[in-house]
Amino acid sequence: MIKILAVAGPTASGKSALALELARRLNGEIISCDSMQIYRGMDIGTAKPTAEEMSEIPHHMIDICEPEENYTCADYAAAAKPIIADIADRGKLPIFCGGTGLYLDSVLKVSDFAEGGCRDDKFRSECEDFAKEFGNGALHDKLKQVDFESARVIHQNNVRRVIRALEIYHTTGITKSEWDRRSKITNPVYDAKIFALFYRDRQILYNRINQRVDIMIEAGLEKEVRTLFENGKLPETGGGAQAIGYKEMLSYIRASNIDSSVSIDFAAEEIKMATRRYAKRQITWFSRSCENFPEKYYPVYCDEGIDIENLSKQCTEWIMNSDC
RNA sequence: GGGGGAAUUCCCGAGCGGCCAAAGGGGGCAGACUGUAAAUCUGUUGUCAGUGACUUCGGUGGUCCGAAUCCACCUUCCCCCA
Repeated sequence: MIKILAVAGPTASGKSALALELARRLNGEIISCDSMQIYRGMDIGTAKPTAEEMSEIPHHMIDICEPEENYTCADYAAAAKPIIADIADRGKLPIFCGGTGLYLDSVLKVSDFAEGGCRDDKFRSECEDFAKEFGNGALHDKLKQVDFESARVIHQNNVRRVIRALEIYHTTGITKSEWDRRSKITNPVYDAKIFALFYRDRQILYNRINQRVDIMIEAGLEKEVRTLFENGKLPETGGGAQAIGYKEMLSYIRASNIDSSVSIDFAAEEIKMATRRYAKRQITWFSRSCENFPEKYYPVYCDEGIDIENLSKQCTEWIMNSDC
């Protein structure tokens, strides 16, 4: 089995630095596992690694598409798997680094997205119209009829998910719940070890987030967003437009074009707030992973100090201890 | 100096005699998550004990069976006239 290491955790927890150091010590290459670093031109706000860092250690899955593209977790998994194989073939250790839990799981826990039902925009907008006209409950009832199991799990107000479940059935004739069962990996291809970064004191993480946002703004986030916007690279919805820091900055730019008295400080606060909330969602996600898969996930509490020596020793032993 | 208006739970903001621990929104906290995921959605948010009890609506004192809601005075803020 191919061994892969991963460094996960909330934004601003220090994943990149840890992954980089582990890559140096363990002869690894980094595969970014971040839903926004894939977009070209979105550098400051997504906290991409520096050019120096990337030239020292190869990084993958960064700058692979344009912000107006709708990249999905299926695309991600499809692209990342060959990269894993390639790195391993060259005798190096693939190290995932990033906070997009769904993307990581897509690689680790899902066997096959390919036939899971492609998107059908026409069908989606029909569903949207239906929900608008007859209510979320009515659309949800439709799902109940074809896929009771999914309907039970998906809240009726989560229209996007209700539609996706309907879409899967519509395009494949197989229910989402059935599809989930089939695509769940039963015999894993990878031997994964994941370090999940946490902070015992939430406030410390939040302070790091706040500081980082200030740094991004000093580094020229406004200009970056402005440039993307003026070049028509920031769509109204989807793709890179969903990124925290970009949507807030964009509405600041729009507002300041009309009223020059609006302050960028307000935008900064909005970005900090959105980032904190995002971090909380990530914490929830990775905490659950740690609970459910204690044999794979190893929580690392950063505010207690990270013992790099120890972590890399642990990894070396794990790599040596080949079980195939 | 004179006239008018406002003070509500972390914030904004409804409420204008009982159905009010007090709508709604924001924020906070917790959770869900397999093709938009930095997205989307859910729950919860005075205190204490698992029916319920207790303390809240600027302050004090009244009216009333009963007040955040009415009256008086006080404090602060806003507006108008001087």
